[in-house]
Amino acid sequence: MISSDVIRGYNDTIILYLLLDNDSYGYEISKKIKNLSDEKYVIKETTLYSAFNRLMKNNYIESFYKDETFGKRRTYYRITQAGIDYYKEKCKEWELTKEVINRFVKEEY
Amino acid sequence: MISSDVIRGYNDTIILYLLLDNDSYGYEISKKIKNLSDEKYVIKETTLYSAFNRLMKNNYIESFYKDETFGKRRTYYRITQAGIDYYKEKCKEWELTKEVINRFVKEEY
DNA sequence: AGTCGTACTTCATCTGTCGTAGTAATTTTA
DNA sequence: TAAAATTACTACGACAGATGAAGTACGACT
Repeated sequence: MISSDVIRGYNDTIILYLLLDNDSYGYEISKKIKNLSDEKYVIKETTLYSAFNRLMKNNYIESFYKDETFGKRRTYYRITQAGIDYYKEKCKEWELTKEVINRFVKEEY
Repeated sequence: MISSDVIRGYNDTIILYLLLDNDSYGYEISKKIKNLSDEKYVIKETTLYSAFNRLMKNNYIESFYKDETFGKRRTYYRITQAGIDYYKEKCKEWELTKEVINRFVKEEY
């Protein structure tokens, strides 16, 4: 299991990644994170929804409703151009971060 | 430059790494982090000293004074066995974290 | 009728980082 | 030799993000 302090800087990035190709909503995204990570990372509900709020505030995503006649109403999210740009930046940062932390971690351990 | 939210889960690990071979003190450790990371990560003083306190509380490090007749008195730190064990765990966790985050980051970006 | 799964929301707390500021000694430079 | 920079911390308060607990609401299955 991965500790939350590590992933902290990448929750937003992970969510944006999952919105790149398809609009989606909270529950679906949390399932996708779980599956894509082979259950190694399971995002907490509150963490997920507070990330949505933050991403909305920064205009990295937009919300909308699909017209559905039944079921609890879902809030769908769509990534914006600013969100795509931010995602790209974070991808670059990640490569750098890996390099740097690798210098302080011994692989043989 | 690396954002602090990313490194957050690894400050303690970085410090422990630098204590593996030699006892050291705050200022020296901060310099080493800066140099080893090619200036890509510069730890803030307050972050560093609060990390020392946390590591002490968890018995991952011990402090002591070297008998020096001059200069501002330095607090030296020495890693403990528990600290070594914790460091090893974090190294393993890091390998896992890399794998997981890589799945959500596009390298071509 | 009751439980399970879906799909959230609110609220309060905790941890780690960081800005600001201050202390105190030594070393460098003007 | 006086001022500025560097070394080596400590204290305090603010803030952001993650989280636990709890609750709401709907549908489906048993």
